[in-house]
Amino acid sequence: MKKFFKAVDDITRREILEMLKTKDMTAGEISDAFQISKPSISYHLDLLKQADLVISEKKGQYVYYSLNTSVLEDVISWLMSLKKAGGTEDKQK
Amino acid sequence: MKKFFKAVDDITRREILEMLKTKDMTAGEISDAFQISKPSISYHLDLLKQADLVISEKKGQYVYYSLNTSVLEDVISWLMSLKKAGGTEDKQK
DNA sequence: TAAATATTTAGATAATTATCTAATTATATA
DNA sequence: TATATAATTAGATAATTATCTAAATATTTA
Repeated sequence: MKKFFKAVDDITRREILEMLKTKDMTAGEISDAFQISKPSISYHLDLLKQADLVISEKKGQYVYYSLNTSVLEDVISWLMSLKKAGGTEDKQK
Repeated sequence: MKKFFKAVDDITRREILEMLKTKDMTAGEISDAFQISKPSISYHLDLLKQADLVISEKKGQYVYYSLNTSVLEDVISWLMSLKKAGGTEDKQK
């Protein structure tokens, strides 16, 4: 989960995940949605891949990225386990 | 959620959350569980507080920290929305 | 009230990260 | 086959982060 938390601790990467919710996209299409350079987007995609949050598939000269949700199970479980813990739910101040 | 993701993107802070699952603890007790200096733990506790993941309450000279799980709702919802998206669940390679 | 204990704040620093431009690799097309 | 297009890799850099020691603040106790 180490890599997951790193991957999602960045607004650009979270936005990429949001975009991939809708449809699979090429690196170029993803890049076009941001003001950031292509190499930077490539770097972000690599971190998402390392975290197993996306899958890449090369088709000709294009590389298609798609969401991989299997890793989310563990994270959700961890968060639920935190939620269930203790009786201190919803304390204020 | 920005602050949440930052807060949990650190092994020390995730371990602090784990510890607080069991019971409320003072800053000193938390600090004793790590090899890290007290000021560093204080810094981590502050980030957790900024993310609303913990609550602190001063009792005499001690400061007790406890888990606050209310923020987890939003995060879990976001992860579920990713999970439900697309039909690309569990792709390999 | 002076000393001890608990915690945080301040200031400095090494490591990590997100970004850029330039160069490289791979594929498609004229 | 030469050129254009898509994407990544390499190398550099500014910003951010986690850590430290020293100092400050707050509280308790002798």
